[in-house]
Amino acid sequence: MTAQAARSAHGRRDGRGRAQTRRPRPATVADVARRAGTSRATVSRVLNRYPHVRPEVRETVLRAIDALDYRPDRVAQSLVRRQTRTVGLLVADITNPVYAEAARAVTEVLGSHGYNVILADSQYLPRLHRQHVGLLQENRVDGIIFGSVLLDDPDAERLLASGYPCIMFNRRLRSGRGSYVVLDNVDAGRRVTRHVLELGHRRVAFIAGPTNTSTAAERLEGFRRALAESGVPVDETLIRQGHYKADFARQAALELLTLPRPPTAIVAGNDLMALAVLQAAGELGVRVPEDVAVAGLDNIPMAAHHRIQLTTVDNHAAEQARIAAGWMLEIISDPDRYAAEPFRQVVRPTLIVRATTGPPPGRARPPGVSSRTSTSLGRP
Amino acid sequence: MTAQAARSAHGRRDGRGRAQTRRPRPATVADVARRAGTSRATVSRVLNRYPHVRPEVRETVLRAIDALDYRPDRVAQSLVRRQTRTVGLLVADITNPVYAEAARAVTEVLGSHGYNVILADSQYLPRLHRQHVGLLQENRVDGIIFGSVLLDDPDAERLLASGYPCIMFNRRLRSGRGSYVVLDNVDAGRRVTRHVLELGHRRVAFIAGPTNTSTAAERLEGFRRALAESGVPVDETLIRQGHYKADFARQAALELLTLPRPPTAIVAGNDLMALAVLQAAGELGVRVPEDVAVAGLDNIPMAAHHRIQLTTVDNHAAEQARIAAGWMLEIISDPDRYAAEPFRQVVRPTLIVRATTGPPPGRARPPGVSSRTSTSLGRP
DNA sequence: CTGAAAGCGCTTACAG
DNA sequence: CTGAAAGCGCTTACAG
Repeated sequence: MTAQAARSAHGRRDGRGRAQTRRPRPATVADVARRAGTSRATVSRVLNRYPHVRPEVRETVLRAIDALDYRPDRVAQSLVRRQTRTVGLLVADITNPVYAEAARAVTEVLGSHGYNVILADSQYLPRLHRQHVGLLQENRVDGIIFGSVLLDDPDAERLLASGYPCIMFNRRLRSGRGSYVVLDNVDAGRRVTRHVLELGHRRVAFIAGPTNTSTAAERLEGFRRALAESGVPVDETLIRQGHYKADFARQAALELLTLPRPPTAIVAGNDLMALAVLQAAGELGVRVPEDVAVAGLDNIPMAAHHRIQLTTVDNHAAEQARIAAGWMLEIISDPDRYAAEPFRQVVRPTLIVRATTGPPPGRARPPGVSSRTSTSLGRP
Repeated sequence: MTAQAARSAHGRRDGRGRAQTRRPRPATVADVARRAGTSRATVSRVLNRYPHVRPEVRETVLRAIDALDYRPDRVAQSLVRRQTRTVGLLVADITNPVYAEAARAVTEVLGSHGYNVILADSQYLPRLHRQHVGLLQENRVDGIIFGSVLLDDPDAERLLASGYPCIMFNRRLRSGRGSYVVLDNVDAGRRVTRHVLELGHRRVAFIAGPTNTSTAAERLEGFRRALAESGVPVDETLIRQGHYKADFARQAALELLTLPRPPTAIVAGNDLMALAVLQAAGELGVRVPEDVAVAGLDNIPMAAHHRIQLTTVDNHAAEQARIAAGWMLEIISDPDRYAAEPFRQVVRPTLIVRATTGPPPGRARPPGVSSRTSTSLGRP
């Protein structure tokens, strides 16, 4: 009778008198309390493992929960507890393996603690970025993990200033504010460039990401420093700054490789761009590394593939993301400690020399360096 | 004075008397109403663009909203409206470009309509899959988009039976129930296999994904049908069924290629596996396509790379995801129509012949087929 | 056109 | 150990 009443209370007909198939209303604490012959407060207590509940009562409630297939409404819980157990994850491009790996790590860490993660992909568009931050805030997420913070980012700065739990990974703010775990991108750019210089290259090009990101700015800075340290003058015509996009990198590489005096080495701002440089070289019939050396930055899984064997620098993206997620959990559980001092970590880059870099044309291969070329399919 | 009172009402000290830095409580409708000298109901009305609000009042409220930087609490709205404007997206592996592309498409479509998407990555683990479905349900998401439904999936079946808005893409249920947009996977497996048979191959291996997915089962079925149609007997030792994992595929390929009578062609259950087959061939010094032809299924972006040039079948993943997201929006706005008849669409696969497939060793290349090999870096 | 009141599904002091 | 009551931040009939 009770169940029937509940059902009919929710059955309706629309304007045209068509019967509506309402899906069953999920059970509430009230339903459970009624069935267990107790109060909603007590149901809530057993639900939340309060210490002092009489064993018999607990059992009855548990049985009722089971019978009704009751699942607490997290929306209602969020409202009263003032926490949603949801975290926002902001990325610039989920189709970039760097962010996909990071998303995997973040969802894994947070998921194992019962947290949801809302994925927001800004597609490198500041407009979307801003919109997503606003939406996440309205949703009262417990915190936001920025994988794609801009160098100058009013939204991130505002949140930070208001004490909203924020963690950045991969990129950071120009102001240096907030908690972040990032690669030492200057060092990363420096090391990969130095590697190429040590092979004997002197005309080295750099295809950089967008100016409004710390990664692009710092990696380019590392490139400049490496040249300066080796006393190699910077040829500005060999520096192309644009977007973290394959299209842009391919076009830039096509231009660089058809220059009257083309570079003998090209360093790309990230691996996706380096792959596009490889593509451009392939299209032009330019051999790698015989005619041009190519290096990337990130070490996405594909870089290790036998057909690619890209020289690059590992950014330890998954580790960064795991750290960021762990910090977020800490901050959420104790916001005060966090307010006092931000979390900061700079990850050391790891240079990974593979087959896309070698000495420049007409220069002896340094002793000890394998002569394996990228086009060889033979066993190393 | 009001602001001060509000602030002090929230200032606290913890047990040890340490001053706590509480972040400012966000403004509520009550705050706005007070400042605008009206009621919460009226504030709500201008917020939700109700028709009948006096222009002067509307203006005052708008100014108050602006002054207080008021943003409606979506949690509270969700509770009363009984919809969260959040959708769950279930994937098996966000690091697989197929799912990354799909996630991009889903977040784009839903985001542009003000919806959030909670990303849940099951990592091919039924345990996580089940856990995520439960969590999404507790969060009262307006619907769930399954990219990773299992062939036999009690959770999906339960949701479907209860009328919960669900859309599947990529994979579907064995029972055939529910709304889905999927590739014609049988045809996809059939076409890529037929392509290889037409090149003259007779010893063709298939490395399949897990048995509990419709994609793996159907693609393998397509493989069998193609062989049957060509009168080629199936050699079960050339069929390896396991996981959609590079490791598994690489190991299987290593075994297949070192068989006394190795296959002359290997079809992989997806592109990630095909890439691993290429890797294995490279490691063994087996040339592709001269010694063995390799083909995949999916057409991930990397398959088109100059260094890869993988023959494959396009699964139109982004399009599938866009369709799924669009349907979800429709269902949410009119659940009744949906209850009547599910949405269904089967996408035609597109065979994409690139450079990893060619005639078997010792057989003349059919006329008209380019002699370009995968190792050539020259212009096509 | 507008406000007072009830209610969404929970949790949490407050009494007892 | 347990229940009645208040309240989280909204929206929505219901009156006026």
